[in-house]
Amino acid sequence: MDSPKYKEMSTTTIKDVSKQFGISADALRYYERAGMIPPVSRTAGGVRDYQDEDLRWVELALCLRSAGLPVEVIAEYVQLSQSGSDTIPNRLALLEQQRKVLLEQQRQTGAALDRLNHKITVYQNALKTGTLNWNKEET
Amino acid sequence: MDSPKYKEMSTTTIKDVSKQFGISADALRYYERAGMIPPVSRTAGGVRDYQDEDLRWVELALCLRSAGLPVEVIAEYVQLSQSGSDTIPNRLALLEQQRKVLLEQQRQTGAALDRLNHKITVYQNALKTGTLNWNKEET
DNA sequence: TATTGACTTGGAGTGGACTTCAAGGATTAT
DNA sequence: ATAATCCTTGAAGTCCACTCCAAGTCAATA
Repeated sequence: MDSPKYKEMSTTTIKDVSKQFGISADALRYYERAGMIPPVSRTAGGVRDYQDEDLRWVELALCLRSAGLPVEVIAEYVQLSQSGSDTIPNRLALLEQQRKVLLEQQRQTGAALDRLNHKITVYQNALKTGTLNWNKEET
Repeated sequence: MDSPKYKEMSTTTIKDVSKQFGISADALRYYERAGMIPPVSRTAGGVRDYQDEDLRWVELALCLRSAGLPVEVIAEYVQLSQSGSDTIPNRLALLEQQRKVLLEQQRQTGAALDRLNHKITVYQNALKTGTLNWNKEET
């Protein structure tokens, strides 16, 4: 009774994938509907049965989403990828554009981290010495 | 007639600050309402008149927001900062927690950048040679 | 004094990314 | 055969961070 569901457990269900990536099944369906991944393979009964390629798309989508790229942009890349090699220049342009976005984001996060680190140092010092000494330009 | 508004232009209005930081006046009011910055100084008539310290708070809020820290978290930091030095350990804990968040975010953005860079290289090559050669594990 | 125009507030509306729901279909267990 | 699950879809709901709006106030100018 080791949970053989759906024939001989030959399928990789949405639940399996959900667990594997730590994302809800609802989110996976949403990703597919939104075009962030190409249509997933199905069984005869219409149940999703993720193949290796489907899983690779899911992984890519999650990687890009976790960096903050909008669903719409990822969907556009997927759409181009499904539309023949004519679209390679378009894909390249899209990827280069998004690289810029991520680099800028990286920069801003770095700036915020610098602020946090500075404050942390000051507060740690305050705790050690019992006195807060901001210089006049700080909040 | 060099636009002297409100007495001798002694005030720094929300409009001025809006321009200075490239953020809408509505957003600045929202930031204040949400507690992301402490209450801004006002004229006798109730009009906001941003002082240097107010501006420093705005700048901090923007820096942290642009890195993606939630409004709620920034508001909590501001609230603690307005509540006496008893809250220094709390502030420190909050800052260290958020540093972790930003470092993780930095990591994820880096991973996505690696993916983008790799794809960009492959596509550039495809354009040069006229052939796409993904290795078998790619999308 | 009246008009103009920027400011005020509270509240409603928007967009993005899910999340939850209702109704129904498929597969395995009894 | 029927119940118990798990799956399906489309649509509605939620949360966040603004953004916009209506009605009213304030300050400088005609």
